[in-house]
Amino acid sequence: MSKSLPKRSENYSEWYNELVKRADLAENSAVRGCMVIKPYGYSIWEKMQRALDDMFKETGHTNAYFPLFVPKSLFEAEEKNAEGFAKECAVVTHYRLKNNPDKPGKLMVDPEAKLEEELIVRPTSEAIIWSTYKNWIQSYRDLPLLINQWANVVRWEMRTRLFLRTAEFLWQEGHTAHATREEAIAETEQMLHVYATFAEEFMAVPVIRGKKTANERFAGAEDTYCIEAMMQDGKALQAGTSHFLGQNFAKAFDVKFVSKENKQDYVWGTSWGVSTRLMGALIMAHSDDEGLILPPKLAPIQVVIVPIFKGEEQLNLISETVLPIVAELKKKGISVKFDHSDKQSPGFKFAEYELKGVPIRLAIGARDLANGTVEVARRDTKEKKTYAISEIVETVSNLLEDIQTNIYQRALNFRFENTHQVDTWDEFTKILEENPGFIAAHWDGTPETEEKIKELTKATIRCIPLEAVEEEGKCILTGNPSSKRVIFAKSY
RNA sequence: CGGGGUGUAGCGUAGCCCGGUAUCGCGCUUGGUUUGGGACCAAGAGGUCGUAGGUUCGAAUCCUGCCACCCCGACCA
Repeated sequence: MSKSLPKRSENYSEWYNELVKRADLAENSAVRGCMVIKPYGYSIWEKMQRALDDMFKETGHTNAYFPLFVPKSLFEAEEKNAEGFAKECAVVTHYRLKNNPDKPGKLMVDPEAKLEEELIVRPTSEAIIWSTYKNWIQSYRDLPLLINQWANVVRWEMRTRLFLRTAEFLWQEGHTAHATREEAIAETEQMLHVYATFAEEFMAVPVIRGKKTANERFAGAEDTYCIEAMMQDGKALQAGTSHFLGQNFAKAFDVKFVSKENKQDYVWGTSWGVSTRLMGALIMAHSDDEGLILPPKLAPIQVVIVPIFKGEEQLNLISETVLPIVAELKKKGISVKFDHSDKQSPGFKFAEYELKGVPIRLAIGARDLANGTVEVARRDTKEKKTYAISEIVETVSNLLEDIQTNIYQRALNFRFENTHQVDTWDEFTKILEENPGFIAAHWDGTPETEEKIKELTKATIRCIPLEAVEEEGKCILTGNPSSKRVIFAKSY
């Protein structure tokens, strides 16, 4: 195993794959397309879960859990949704194995144990959940119903990549039911903003809030909202989606309520989700050729302290100084690791914690003890400075905030520099080849044109930004009139 | 699912064309010296060469099937 990572500039996807493995985030498993999320990677995911879950609770949602399996008859009830996912469903057909008479010691599927009705392994849970909601909702008093679940889902993908696209992935899916169209739309938008806030404030990843075109819409939704982030190779990554389901699922599963006026109507639905794909976004948005760069708010270890010592005596002296610092930092809610192991050299530890994206590293040795100082290195800029021990706690806690805002700002600048307004087809294709990134351009609003552009350039419409300004323009391909710019990009 | 490629120790590899059971580096173990940017020396452990069959006195090497993974296309959060 070579010491350094592949360079981003030479092979971006190889850099990503290697980084995920070398930083101990995840690895491939014995199951095709499914990953093992390793402890370090999982603790980042747990931090994401915690922050998101708090935000969901804050906005009135509660958690519940629905089954992994969906009977085929339920799954197919909402036709568009079923059709959209049909090609990537895992299906359970049998419930028993038996000894194989031809191959001693081997098992085979027992043909006697065929299920009467096949079970679909959920690719998403609308079907099972709405079939349950039917029993839970009778009156306007039962609404709104605001539920979230943390779960795994399975989508049988042809080509998979750690975190970005795996056959099984972890996510949360919110499923809500409302009395009015307006309220459901408001919920859809609210949750989109929750996602955007999470991405920007916790992940330090700036996102564009927008709506999907008909082509890219969730199967079974009336409208799909999304947040789109730019990765360091200029490609777009859809980081979260929020769907306004209209009355589609209510009608498919016959979920009606009686209003105050004693009238029957179908309820209005939403669903929204983010997945372990966020891990991919986090990695690709900030990290460099030395390894991960984690935002302090999601870093499992925010500060690592590396003592530089010869022999136990020196270590003891250093520990006398370090342990009170550790205690004070912990009191401030900062997660600290004092790595006093003598199994690795300091240089090894430096490289290792850089690879793992620990935001701040403190180094302290005999020289520092004599001077009453500590060396502070920040991961995002690689800057090293020496501070007095007395001011270290204050310095570290300010620095964590600095790093959080700095990497956000850096990602925002990067997106700004790689977003182009384009008005001609020539420019459009030229930029896609030379300067991959986001392109804000006019589009005539038809699926045919979008499809054609995709064919010609591989770029798709990532979203119609919510904050798009009304502006007269001509479609980049057809020259037909358009009222606002949409975001084109190649995407993950 | 189409086109191309690769499977040799935990990881990365040499050997394959031209058959004689395996090379090197990292990692691992033990001992010693080290420790301000991935330490050094010495001694060790570890391999059904992806898998099943075939050719042969003999197969990592040649032939056939299968499996897995990677890259490029079609599909997708």
